[in-house]
This record gives sequence, structure tokens and C-alpha cells, in this order.
Amino acid sequence: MGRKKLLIKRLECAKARQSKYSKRKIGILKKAKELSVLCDVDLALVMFSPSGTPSVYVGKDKDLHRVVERLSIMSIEDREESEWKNPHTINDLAKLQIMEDHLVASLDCIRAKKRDLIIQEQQNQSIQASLPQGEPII
Amino acid sequence: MGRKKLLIKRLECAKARQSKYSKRKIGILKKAKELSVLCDVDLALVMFSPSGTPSVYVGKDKDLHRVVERLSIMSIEDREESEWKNPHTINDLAKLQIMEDHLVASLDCIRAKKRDLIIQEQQNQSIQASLPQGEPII
DNA sequence: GGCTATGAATAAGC
DNA sequence: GCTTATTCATAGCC
Repeated sequence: MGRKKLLIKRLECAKARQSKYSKRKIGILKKAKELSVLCDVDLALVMFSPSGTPSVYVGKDKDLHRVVERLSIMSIEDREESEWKNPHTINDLAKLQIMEDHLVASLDCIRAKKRDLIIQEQQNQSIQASLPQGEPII
Repeated sequence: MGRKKLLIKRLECAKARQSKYSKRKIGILKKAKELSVLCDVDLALVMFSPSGTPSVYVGKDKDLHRVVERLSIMSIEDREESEWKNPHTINDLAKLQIMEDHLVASLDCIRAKKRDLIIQEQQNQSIQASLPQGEPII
């Protein structure tokens, strides 16, 4: 769309990339929101500008939020690691700490779920064992 | 766009939601890919159809893949949990175990990074301490 | 899932 | 960022 047809290949000029990104980011964020609302659908979109700034849209399921946050943090971390130039070590340590905290919280959550499931399974088995004999449940 | 202007609100007919999703999914996936290629940008898009099938596009940075996979698994898990009807407990336990393993691996990775940073920081300090006195570095 | 009329997104240019 | 000529995505149909 636009005055001329544009070939979809990497724009070599960095300035052009940033400019194009600024415009199209708005469009795709709108599309994501429309799709999520119209179709009542779980959706997550994360993008990083050429300079590394993340933009996020998460539709409907708010549980996706936490995962997407982690996605953003991890990717920023990866980017800075690859641009490893200055010793902003304290800042990086703080970010790692945040990531670690997030992961520990997620682990706690998952292990709690596991415990619940195991307990529930045991209860099901004892109920089944105490039932009068009938057709075996498959 | 289209024959009439469409208001952006949840389509009440489930059949219409699925149909609309099928069409717009193609459009937004194309947009995501174009943006990622044109602007050479890291991007992740995950959607779940009304019936729960995930569609994914990840552009450029393949490290996002692992996180997006986890995003998909976790969201499927959440969905099935909310549709809690049949005791397919074993299956759920297996999924939780996969998630736990992923998280543990991520934690190991992050803690290793932390150790490296701390050691590096200590080395920087001892180098600095052994330098001749000059202007303090701020 | 394919077909058009139409509304939207956006390429160039300011 | 704002405007406008164009191309693109898609609503309603089948």
C-alpha cells in the first residue's frame, strides 16, 4: 500500500528502518488488538525497535502478561550482552536478579500445581478403591 | 476495510469468530513478517484460535523461540486447566514436569551469568586498586 | 476456501 | 509527525 509497491527486504539505511518501524508498529499493534477483541482470542505480540525498545500488546488472557514480561526482559538482556562494550555491571546484575526472582516465583507456582495434582490423584485412587466392585473404569 | 465498516467488538456468534480469526490470522502473520524483515527487528507473535490452536511467528532473533515455545505451552496448560472436566491428570503432570525442567534450566543459566558478572566485577576492582592514583573514575 | 467492492494501511513527500 | 495517492486487507457472499 502506499504510493509505490515496496519490496519486502531489509532496508539498508538505518534511518529508514527506524522510520518504517515507527509507522508499521502502530499498524500491527492495532491489528493485534482488533483480532484479539473481535475473536475473543489470547494473543501476545512483542517487538523490539531497531534501538531495542520493546513494544507489547497482550490480549484477553492476562496470564500471558507475566510470560511476555519475561520475554521482554530476557531479550533486552540478550541484546545488551551482544553489544557488550561498557561495564554497566551493576545494572546487569539487577536485571539478572529480577529475572531470577521471576523464575523462582514461576517454579514455586508450578511445583505447587504438581503437588495439588499428585494429592488429587491419590484421593481419586482411594475413592476408587473404596467403591463397590463394578465394571472397571477405563 | 471490506464491503462495510466493521465495529471492533467481540463477535457473539462462535462460528463467526472462528471464521474471522482464520482470515485475519493470515493478515497479521504477514504483517509481522514484513515488519521483522523490513526493519530487521526482533519480533514474536503468538495467537490462540478460539479452539485453542496456537499460531506463532518469531522474527530474526531465534533466542525468542525458546521463550515463545514456553509461552505456548503455558497458555495451553492454562486453557486446559480452565476446561477442567476430565481427569487427564497424568498428561498434565507430564506437562508440568516439562515446564519445571525448562524453568530450572533457565535458572541455572541465569545464576551462572550472575556468578560470571560478580567475578568479573571483583577482577575490575582489583585491577583498579593496583592502578597508580589519578582522577577518580565516576 | 475463492471472489470483488470497499475501507484501511501506508510509501512518498512535507 | 501530517497529507495524499496508492496498494493492500478484508467484509459480505457463495
